[in-house]
Amino acid sequence: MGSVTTPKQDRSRATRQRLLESAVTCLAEHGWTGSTVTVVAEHAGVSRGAAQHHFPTREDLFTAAVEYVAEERSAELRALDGERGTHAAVDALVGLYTGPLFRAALQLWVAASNEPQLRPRVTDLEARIGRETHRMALRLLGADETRPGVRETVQGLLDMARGLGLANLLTDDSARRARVVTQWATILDDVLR
Amino acid sequence: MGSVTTPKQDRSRATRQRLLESAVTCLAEHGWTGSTVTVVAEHAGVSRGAAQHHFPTREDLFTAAVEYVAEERSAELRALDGERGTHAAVDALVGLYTGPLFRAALQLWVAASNEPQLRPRVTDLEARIGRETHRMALRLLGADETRPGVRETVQGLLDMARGLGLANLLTDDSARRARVVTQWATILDDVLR
DNA sequence: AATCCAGCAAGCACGCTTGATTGTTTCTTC
DNA sequence: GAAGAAACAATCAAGCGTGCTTGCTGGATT
Repeated sequence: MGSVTTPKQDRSRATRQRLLESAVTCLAEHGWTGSTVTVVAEHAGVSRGAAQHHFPTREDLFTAAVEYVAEERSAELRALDGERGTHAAVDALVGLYTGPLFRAALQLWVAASNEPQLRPRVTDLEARIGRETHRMALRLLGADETRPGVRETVQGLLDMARGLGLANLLTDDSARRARVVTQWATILDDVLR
Repeated sequence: MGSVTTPKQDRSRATRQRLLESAVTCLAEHGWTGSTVTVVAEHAGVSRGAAQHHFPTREDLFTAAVEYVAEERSAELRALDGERGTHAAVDALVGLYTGPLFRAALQLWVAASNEPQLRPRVTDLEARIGRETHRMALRLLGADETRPGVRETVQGLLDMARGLGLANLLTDDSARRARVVTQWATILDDVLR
């Protein structure tokens, strides 16, 4: 009975989890329209019917995936806590915008700009993550938001990080990014203090 | 013979031009996969067969559209020449990353990250435009690139502009953008001088 | 004036994706 | 141990986009 583990439930949750992870991966690799339910299911190692069992329609699957991406990004953000030093902070923040999670999020933004039903969900979650990121940035940088200009400076930094992530979409931009990060870390050191 | 105007040729060129403009508009409004040849042709006011006559395949149409976007962006960039003052310069540069042309370019970047045949064309043209933009930024800001750090500072500014443009994709970000621009303009005024 | 050919419109066939239906296995519960 | 439900697999029909083919119009060539 239910006293011990319920393997059926476990397996079900596992496949559901695998499907969501697969959706994120496929989003980053094949884009929005390239991430067909067949592709996602095959990548997850489950049949299409199984995917359809958990998420009756494609929209159901990807609305869940959008929330999943948001949670993962939030977790990745919280994992940054503890970084000290301006350069390390900037590097860590910029690092948020490279990697598969940001790639998936980027695909979702662009898709949401065209798909009306996707737009509100993405904008809401993005606004929430944006606020979280801003708070964490202030914390890592040890910045005092009450001082005039600090808020806009940090926002600009995060916008720069987004832009660097975007530049990294098509070509490996690591080398240039590192130089920009060190330069702006020193600039911020002067501005914020 | 061809001594005077050849109206047939003119009409042909006009249709071709309209198709390219329509492709860019549809790209910005409906995205890559949403910009079907039927949609582009209808938006241009020509039949699908006409579009297919000028561009036998969809790939032909959009490879031409990619170059067209690059040319338009280059023209928009050159039109900035003459802006003086750091704030005006930053504002103008950031302005490059808002508006339909950047939206279209953004859709192309994301599409190119998934479509292998599109990627090299987009990356090549983007690299060229990137260099042009950097040169123009140095010029508008009156920056001396030989000084250490100036190159990375300006690159970071342009990355921020890209990030602001990306943030403007889903929601109207004008108000926040204006504040960030003024703040970063003052920062650059300090750093570059 | 007669012929030719580029520009253009309409229709058809193919492949792909989605959503729905039906059948099969596996676990729970009495 | 058997009945029932849940998870999963396999197949089918409908819609859409692409590419190709056919047929027509209006300038260009001789």
